[in-house]
Amino acid sequence: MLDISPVNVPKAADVLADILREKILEGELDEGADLPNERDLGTQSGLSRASVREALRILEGEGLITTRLGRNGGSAVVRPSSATIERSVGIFIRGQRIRFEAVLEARAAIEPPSARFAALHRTEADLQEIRNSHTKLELASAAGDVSGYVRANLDWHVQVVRASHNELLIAFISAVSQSVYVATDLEGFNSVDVRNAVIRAHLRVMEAIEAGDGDAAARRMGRHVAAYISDVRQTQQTRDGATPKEL
Amino acid sequence: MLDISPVNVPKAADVLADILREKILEGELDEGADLPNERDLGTQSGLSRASVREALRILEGEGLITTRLGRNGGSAVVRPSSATIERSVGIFIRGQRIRFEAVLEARAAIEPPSARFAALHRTEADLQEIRNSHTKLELASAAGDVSGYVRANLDWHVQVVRASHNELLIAFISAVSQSVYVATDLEGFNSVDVRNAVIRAHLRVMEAIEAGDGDAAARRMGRHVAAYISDVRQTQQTRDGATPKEL
DNA sequence: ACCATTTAAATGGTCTGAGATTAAAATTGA
DNA sequence: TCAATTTTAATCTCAGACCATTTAAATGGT
Repeated sequence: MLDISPVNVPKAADVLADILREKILEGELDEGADLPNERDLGTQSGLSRASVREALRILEGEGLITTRLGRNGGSAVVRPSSATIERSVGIFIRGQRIRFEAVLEARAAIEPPSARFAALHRTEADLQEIRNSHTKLELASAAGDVSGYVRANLDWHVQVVRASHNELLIAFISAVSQSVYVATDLEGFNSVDVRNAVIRAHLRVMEAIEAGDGDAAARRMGRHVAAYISDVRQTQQTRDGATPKEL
Repeated sequence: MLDISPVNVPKAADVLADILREKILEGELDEGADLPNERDLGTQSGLSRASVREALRILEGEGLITTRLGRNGGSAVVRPSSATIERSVGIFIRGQRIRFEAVLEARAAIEPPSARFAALHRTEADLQEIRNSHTKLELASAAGDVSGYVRANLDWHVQVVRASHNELLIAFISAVSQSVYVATDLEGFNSVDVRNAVIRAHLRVMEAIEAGDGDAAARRMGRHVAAYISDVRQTQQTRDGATPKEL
């Protein structure tokens, strides 16, 4: 008796989406190129407009096309940005109920090596961006604007990773920061003492990056994020006992 | 004259998708819960079936639901897995034409701290998985099966990160490994000498993880991945000069 | 009562055709 | 020349029908 494994029945929209995705990623359709309109795609592919629309919607969800309304509208190819990664990571964190500490751990893992790359690859413009973020952070801290301080703090970390010029690390840290922000804005571990310690740590990291000293940048960033995690841990324990923190 | 900034006109499917997504992530609909069928969702929301289907398709793309055909079919809530992250990272790498070296850099950044966490958190089962992967790698290498060796090699690295029990790092390394595989399977830097060096390095890392020595695990893994990158770099230079390698 | 077979119902998948809405382009008028 | 108006090309949304697939229920034979 011939036995056959469950046959996969791909849906029309998936097939069309696969074809178009491959054409885009292959480079046959490069950035800015207009796709045919929905009706033409329908007649060309032999599918109904509804199926064509579903296929386009899939690609739009993957960040590969954008669709504009009105005359001269239609779908055009765009380069997928880190926004897609940020979205999927955010959904993953919330959907899997990832422990907040695991998010901090991931950040702590990525940032020191990123700081090393930053020290090795940073340009003058990168340094300027990092300094700008740090200035905003100092001003917000001095003004007692905790929310602004938290935002500037995260932005500083992202800017440091940006200076690494590694697009994947930038995407990862951006994705993770998003979640760190929503969880730390209202926490109590942003006292004046903590804020001043953060400022001093940032200055030391910036010195190393400016000097192009990768080892020092990684080491100092490592100590900084480790201190941050232990602050969070302490605050959580003193505040709400053993309650596990989820996002 | 009152002037108004361009008003955002959300599409019907997006609105419905937002509502359902929030219900899912909020926990109001937890895993396994069945959504109403498409017709009911249509009447409840006042939208057409086409719009409902687009909304469901969005959520399916985000990995939040699965949809089954036939009687007792319909859409059910699932926990978003790392597969969604892997897909978006893969698209990002191909679409942005990320340099292969940047992918290796990201891996090199993530693995040493992951090895540290692995040493601190690994269970007996984790160790067994890691050893299994290593055995497969040794067998494939001895048999001269380069493709199998490359696969087992990547698997070993993923298993080490799994032992860290940090879901985000696991997702990141899985996503990156995917791309490393397609690029290294046919490369020439898998000579017998390189393979034997890899085996020795793996053994040292495993010792540290087994002993629960986080510092040693991170340090040894760091040296291992650094050596790997420099192997790749050399092979590329000797083979095709300064040609930039893209995925 | 039990098992195999057939039938029917529920559900997603697809198609067709028609407006409604939007935004750019063509036209018109001063 | 330029501003207001009209036309037009495209997506968005809807309604309704039919098809395909899966499973539950009904049927019938033993």
